[in-house]
Amino acid sequence: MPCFALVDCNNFYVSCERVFNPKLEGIPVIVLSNNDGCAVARSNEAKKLGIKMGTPFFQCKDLLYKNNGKALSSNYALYGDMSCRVIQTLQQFTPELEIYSIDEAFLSLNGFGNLTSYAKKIRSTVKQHTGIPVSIGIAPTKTLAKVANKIAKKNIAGVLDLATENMDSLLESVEVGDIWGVGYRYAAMLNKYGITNARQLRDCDDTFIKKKMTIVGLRTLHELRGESCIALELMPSSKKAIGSSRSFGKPVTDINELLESVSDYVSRAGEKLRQQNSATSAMQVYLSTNPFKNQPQYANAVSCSFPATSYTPELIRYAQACLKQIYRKGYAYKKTGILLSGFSPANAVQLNLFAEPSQDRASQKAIMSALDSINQKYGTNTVSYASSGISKIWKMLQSLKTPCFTTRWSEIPVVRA
DNA sequence: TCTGGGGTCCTAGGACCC
DNA sequence: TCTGGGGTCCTAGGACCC
Repeated sequence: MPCFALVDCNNFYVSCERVFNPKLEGIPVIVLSNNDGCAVARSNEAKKLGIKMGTPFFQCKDLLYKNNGKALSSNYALYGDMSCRVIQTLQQFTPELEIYSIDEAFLSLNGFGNLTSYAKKIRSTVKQHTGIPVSIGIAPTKTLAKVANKIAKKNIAGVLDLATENMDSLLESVEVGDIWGVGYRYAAMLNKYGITNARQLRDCDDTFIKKKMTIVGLRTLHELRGESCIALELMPSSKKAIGSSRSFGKPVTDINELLESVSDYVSRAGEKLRQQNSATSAMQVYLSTNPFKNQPQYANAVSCSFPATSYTPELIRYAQACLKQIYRKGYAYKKTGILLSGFSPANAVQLNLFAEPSQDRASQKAIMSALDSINQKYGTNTVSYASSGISKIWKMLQSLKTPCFTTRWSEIPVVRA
């Protein structure tokens, strides 16, 4: 029987911040989404106050501050780097590991001895090497490992091997909506049929579940029964779409500022595109007003396709042309975004019969790789496109951000002894 | 005043082909 | 008045994940 362990960092973003600022220990802490909009990570103390995932900051600010809590802007450079350190530590414990998200990894523990004590060792080593607390759930399928992890989070040891438990009563204690793969819509549907906990779902009729939840739901069902259907993915697969979008710090009406924003997003996406050695042949551009505001609303999207390329200036031209198609004067816009798709390997790009002689692919490639390596070495936007603007008044707000402790020389913490 | 961003997969239905 | 059957491809929309 296969054996999976799910290692999940506790309150990951908050824990990263605490590593570099011990004053954050023991008090309610939340980390905010872009624009300091919503709470996307909460310390246990903040959870206890009743602050839910995704709560808008303006709604929980008073409660948080009244309880001596602290809010921080998100610092993705820090979290990304800390995530790498956790993964590096985990790799010492098994050769088979899947990086599932920024704060989670599935490990294969096939053939290992006493799993509970091994997991405890993993846990204490990660804490020692990185300062990050993790919880570990162990089970014969990924879905059950997720369940085990959820329960492990609640006990002191932070580790749970499902094989040591009474499955029926344990699954009965898990709400159906807490199962991996069951979102709030499916949970509501299942509840309507009287299915409220994981044991009831496990014992459902296959045909019924397939009809209501497609073969994806059926897979979940089988996994709950202990039949492994979702394999470990050891190699990260390349992306099939790359998007970039942002909400603005304040409403934008001027088309020139919107053009700057899409140009900026396209150049970010272009970097990611080249990183995975792909070329793109399709793009979608969208924009919208603020749906939370009582004001005239407008949202639209348009797609275009073109000969495969990974040359940012070309992508910027397409993006700006698309935006001009859907822009309407007189609205206060809150957000724009772009999405690249239709990928092919960059080294197998079809030559364009109608290309202008000036489009010299080799020199375009050289320019892009020079630009990418400068920005990688000296930081994002060291060199950027004129069309992305300089003022960037549409830029997002991040007033509570901590330093990039581990990724910028100038922001490294100083220890005075 | 103030409400995130980046992905994946599946299915139904329409267009199109022979 | 009567109007096939089988297949593929693409897209939009809906579900999910972190």
